[in-house]
Amino acid sequence: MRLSTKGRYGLKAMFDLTVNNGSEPISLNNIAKRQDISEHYLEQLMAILRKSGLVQSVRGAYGGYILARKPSEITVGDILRALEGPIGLVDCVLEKDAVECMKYQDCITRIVWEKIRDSIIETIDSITLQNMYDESRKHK
Amino acid sequence: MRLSTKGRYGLKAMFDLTVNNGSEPISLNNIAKRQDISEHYLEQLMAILRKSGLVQSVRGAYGGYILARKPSEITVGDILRALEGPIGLVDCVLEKDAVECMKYQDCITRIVWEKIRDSIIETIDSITLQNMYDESRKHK
DNA sequence: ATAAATCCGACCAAAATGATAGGGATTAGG
DNA sequence: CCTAATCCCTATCATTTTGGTCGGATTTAT
Repeated sequence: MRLSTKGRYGLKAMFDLTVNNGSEPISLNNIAKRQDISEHYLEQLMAILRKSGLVQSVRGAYGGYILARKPSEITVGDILRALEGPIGLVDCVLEKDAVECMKYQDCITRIVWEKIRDSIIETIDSITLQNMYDESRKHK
Repeated sequence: MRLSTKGRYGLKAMFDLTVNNGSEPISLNNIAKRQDISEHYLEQLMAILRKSGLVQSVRGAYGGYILARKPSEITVGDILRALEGPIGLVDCVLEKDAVECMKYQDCITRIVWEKIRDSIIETIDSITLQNMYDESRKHK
């Protein structure tokens, strides 16, 4: 029941963009170094985040990435859905594109997976990048 | 963010033992057929559940498995922990044996993983096999 | 023009997953 | 005692996923 590094690195990178949020775009190289992630691998994750509309890229010299929306309008759920796909612990109980199995109707274990999924969703959709930023200021 | 089949099959098998709970032990073969799981593979999962003290085995002809405790005293959390290991989405935020990373102290994303983990734990520890059984009766 | 960046597609090694195989040990019933 | 049923154990393995790496094309500030 582990997240892949996509979700882990992705949240780190998005939080990095939040902390260093300004007029200038932030380069991959900078994020990768600060967060200790392989630059080339992070590149692939940023491509996904860009296609999902969570970041915008600026090409060319002195380019980089910036958040596509205000930190208060991007949730942890947005990021995890983009990188990890629909939320859920089993394929027959996802938010979307769930693969119904044969015994779908009578399956009691399904109800358990639904409850777990819903508790995860409630949590990740209630935390924004802004919330995380505020939290980090408190800790200083 | 998917569970392996260990957890999925394991819960199915444990629920099967609950429904067919009686004086007689239930054979692997029966569980496997009813739940549509490879018998040999299920055998490995039952070995784990047995070593975790969740089921008892009866060897020899007409042997099989029975729940080690009352269904009301076995939670979904017990089963998932046995089969999937300590609960948590990332290695640095597990219930136990967490692997602290270098930047552990300042890591803000960690707080997010903790909240998700705790919401999962709260859910899985609040559902017993008896709860599931009661639910299944209602659906009939 | 040049250097700093993103963009893109292909490839790849290691680990995890979901089994399968084969035999040994135990026990109920005839 | 014999046999069939059943759990127990270790080893092996094919496939998929993961977590990258590589090399070059494209874009743009200076």
